[in-house]
Amino acid sequence: MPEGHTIHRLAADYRERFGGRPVRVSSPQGKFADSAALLDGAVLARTEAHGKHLFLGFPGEEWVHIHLGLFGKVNFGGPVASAAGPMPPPTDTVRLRLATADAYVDLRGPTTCALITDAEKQAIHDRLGPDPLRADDDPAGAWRRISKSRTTIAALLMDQKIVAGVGNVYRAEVLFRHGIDPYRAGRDLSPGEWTAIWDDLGALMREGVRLNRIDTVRPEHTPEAMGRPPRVDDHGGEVYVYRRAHLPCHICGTEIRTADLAARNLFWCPTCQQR
DNA sequence: GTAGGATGCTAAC
DNA sequence: TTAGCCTCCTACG
Repeated sequence: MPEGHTIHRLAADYRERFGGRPVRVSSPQGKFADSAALLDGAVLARTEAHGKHLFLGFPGEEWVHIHLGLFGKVNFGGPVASAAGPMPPPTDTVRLRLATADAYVDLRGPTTCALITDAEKQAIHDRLGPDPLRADDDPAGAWRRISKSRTTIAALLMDQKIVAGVGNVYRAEVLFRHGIDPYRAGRDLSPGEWTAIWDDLGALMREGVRLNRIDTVRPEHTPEAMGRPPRVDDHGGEVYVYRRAHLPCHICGTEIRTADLAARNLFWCPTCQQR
């Protein structure tokens, strides 16, 4: 479930459970074993997220750079009472385990898990766009690029160089919430539309961090409010269009459409999203 | 049991 | 534009 909100939540969870303490570091699966040995016993000094990139900071300006990609998963365990027996053995797919005497966290299937320097970390920040979840990030740079681009807004929102942290769910949902046709060119958006999208992404993603899931349906459009039977989307939260192909739009009843765009599934309501 | 898909991204053509 | 990477879960026999 890795969009930006997941990563920011992970940064907070790693910090809360392991920050400021020495941790055992291992890589049962092996691909991170050499670096794990170097870090083993070090204090997890800080954690940080930018878009879909997670950074675990250790003394000496060293960082573990993690990117979950499509499949990556993090699983927190413990606290485990020592009397109750040993910590569960990591399975052979665990790329990185941090552990204290009574708690652990396992990382599986990431695209990236690498030990990097502060300069390398800075280079990653430099190639990422502003992140709606980073309080100091300025959307002006993103608007400069969007307002000049002939590329579709659907593609631009997924480009991490332009906006960091938006994935396929938030992309589909925020365009629906603002009634914007996903195929509209970036340069055909108004400054007001962009500001509204940016602000809404911030609000939606902060809520995503808090609930640890993506919920985008306004209270007045919930099944209860619309007088329809309650419904649970199979991916957790409540959404308007994501993965709802051929189902009726919650607002107008039109069949939700789907298409391939740059190798990703796009979903939208052709009636509600025309402007 | 097996195939296929998934909230991502990059390198190579 | 495509293949490839990494893992888990569901649907389908």
